[in-house]
Amino acid sequence: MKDEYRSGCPINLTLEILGDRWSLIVIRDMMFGNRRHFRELLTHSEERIASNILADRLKRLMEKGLITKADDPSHKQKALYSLTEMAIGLVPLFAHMGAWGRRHLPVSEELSIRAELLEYGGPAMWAAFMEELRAIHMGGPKPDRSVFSELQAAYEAVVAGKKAAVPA
Amino acid sequence: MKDEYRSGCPINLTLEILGDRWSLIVIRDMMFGNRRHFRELLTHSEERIASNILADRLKRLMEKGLITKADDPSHKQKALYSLTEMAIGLVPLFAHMGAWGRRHLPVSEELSIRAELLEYGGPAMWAAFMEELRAIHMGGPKPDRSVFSELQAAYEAVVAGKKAAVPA
DNA sequence: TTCAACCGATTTCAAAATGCAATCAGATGA
DNA sequence: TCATCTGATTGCATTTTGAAATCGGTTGAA
Repeated sequence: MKDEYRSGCPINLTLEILGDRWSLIVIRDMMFGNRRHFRELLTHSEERIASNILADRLKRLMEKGLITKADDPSHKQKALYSLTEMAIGLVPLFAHMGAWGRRHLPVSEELSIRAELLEYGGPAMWAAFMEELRAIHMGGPKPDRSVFSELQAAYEAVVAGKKAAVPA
Repeated sequence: MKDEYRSGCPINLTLEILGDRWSLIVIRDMMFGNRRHFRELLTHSEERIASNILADRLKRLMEKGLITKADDPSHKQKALYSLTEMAIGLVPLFAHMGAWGRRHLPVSEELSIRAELLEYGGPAMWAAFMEELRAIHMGGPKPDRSVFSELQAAYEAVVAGKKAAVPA
């Protein structure tokens, strides 16, 4: 648990915490897939993370303050993982990563519809989504708009093979 | 040189290309430090990249289409590395990474002044910087505004211990 | 009460990535 | 001639990652 950094550059510090192949995948699934338990994160992801890597990343992300862990009252062994404000602050970053990936890499249609909506929705949509995430993960006030539902509906519409009617 | 990806998710694809501790450091130094040669990238960075890692990343980034390599006419052994449109498209991502790092991590004052300016400058400033990068790296038309100079001047002002007067 | 299924991990071991130091051959310039 | 600089490469130790099996406790249905 060394707390020495290579430099005080904001880009470098961000990379030292998030610069690997799995950390942002875990946060992505918690954020956009609403997966809150170990098993959900382990089995419901396309990329097939190994259980030891998942356990390690959850621990690291907790140490760095991006997520918290709590007992799930419904099951004595279940742990409920939640995003902190620090992780919720990554929404714009995810939006830009998605936009860049969509523009330059061989994305699939189903898995990029969310990125497309987030890109066109812009900062207003990101802010609404962040408010919603605060409600879900931090007990904040429940907002009127559910960006999560919009994204989910669009995804399911594409999977069903229909043209998704983008909500106004 | 396998071209198989874990999934078609834009976030995942972006991570598979940029998700390590060094790739974005190299691009950052080319972009914000205007370092174009192997030696410059090797020695002028705070984070002290190893020469074999640098060689490997330059090769990888070329294969993925983020940078190009050309002979430097001034020296038969010198190679000149340039950013492509793909890498220049990362400017907004760097801006958000810098903003997030500045907010949540122990950044140093000198090394975060650029991130601060980029954050307050917003999309207009990012676009101007991208135009300038196209001029420098891709032979595009030279723009009137030099964001690079603004960032560099602000950095040097902080290093000199003065309060930087943020250009209007 | 039994028991299979599920819970969040941990263990083991092989493979790959990383880090460091030394080194390389060709080009340059004094 | 020769020290210096160029973009790398090599060898080797350490660290990280990945896959599969396993762990002890919990749950809910038979």
